Amino acid sequence: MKQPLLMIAGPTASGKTAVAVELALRHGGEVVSADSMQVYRGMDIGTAKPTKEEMKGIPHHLLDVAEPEQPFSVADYTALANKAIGDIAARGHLPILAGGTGLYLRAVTDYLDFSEGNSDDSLRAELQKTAQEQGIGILYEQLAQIDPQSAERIHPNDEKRIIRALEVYRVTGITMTEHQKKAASRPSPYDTFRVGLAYDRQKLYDRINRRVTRMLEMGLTEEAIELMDRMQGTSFQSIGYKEMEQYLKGEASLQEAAEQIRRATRRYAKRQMTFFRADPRIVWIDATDKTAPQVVDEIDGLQGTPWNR
RNA sequence: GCCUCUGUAGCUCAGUCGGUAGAGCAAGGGACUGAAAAUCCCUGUGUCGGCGGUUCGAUUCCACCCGGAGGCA
Repeated sequence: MKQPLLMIAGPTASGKTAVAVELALRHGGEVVSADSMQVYRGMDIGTAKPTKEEMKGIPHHLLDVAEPEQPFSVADYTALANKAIGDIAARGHLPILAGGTGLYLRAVTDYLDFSEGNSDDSLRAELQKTAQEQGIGILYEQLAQIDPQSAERIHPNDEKRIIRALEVYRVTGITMTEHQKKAASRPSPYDTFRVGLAYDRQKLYDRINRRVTRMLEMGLTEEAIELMDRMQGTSFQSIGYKEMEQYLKGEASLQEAAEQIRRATRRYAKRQMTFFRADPRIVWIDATDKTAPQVVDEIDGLQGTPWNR
């Protein structure tokens, strides 16, 4: 008997938070956040992290589990998320995995294996240096030698993936391709029902634009000032803070910074949609202009959900 | 009122000595297994202001009209 798991995916600002809470209220669930930036403590306004009021008493896991100066990766995430899901199940509650970080959602629901600890930061830095000094081409050729399948899959300009593939091989002696093959054969303990929140593109963009304005009103600038010196690596990738830094350094006006944030967020939403669209297992619900209870009514009516099968 | 410049992609603009057009930005599509709010790849979307004229053929030349900018009054 596999563990039932409900997944809620969708682009930023599509209403995932409220829908997840509403589902949890109706079905005795707890929320497991799948958001690569909301894991950081203190990054609240800029990541649109759910507030206490929005949570309505529903426990939320995987929020505030790292400090802004710490690196954090899918590997860290899956370990914590799988643990949280187990705990929720042990309490007899329904785990609801909700968020916008596609890789995190996939890593958990497909039970990808990151347990072996095959990363090496200094090796990665060394490869980066090589790429910078001699060009990425030389690394791509290396990859083509040791793991032609990965080389074919990865674009010759995609430095990050080329380096990672080389790193995996150098650390473990096993190619990325073999790793993935092995991971794919690992059975998932979850019986996942995947819901995607669709949203009219233009209206979603309007919501994003307005949300950024609200973030500014709520004190994004102050939050950025407070965290600026602490954010590095992973956390500084977050949209909202790097643009604010431009403003704080006097390199951009506040209006320009705000527009940069809006644009970056819109593009991010677009990439999220592309990522989720590619998964045929996702059942889509149009959330445009709907309240959370309305959306959940529709989800409740679906066949195959943990409470309806 | 007169003179000059100007109107081309969502924006800023280039261009065609007459053969229906292209850059940057914006946008759209796609990939994605340890940085994923990251990273990478692909794509020009257009009554060339309007209506006539000349021409085999007009976005290009001519006339007029409409809209902008500047100058003289």
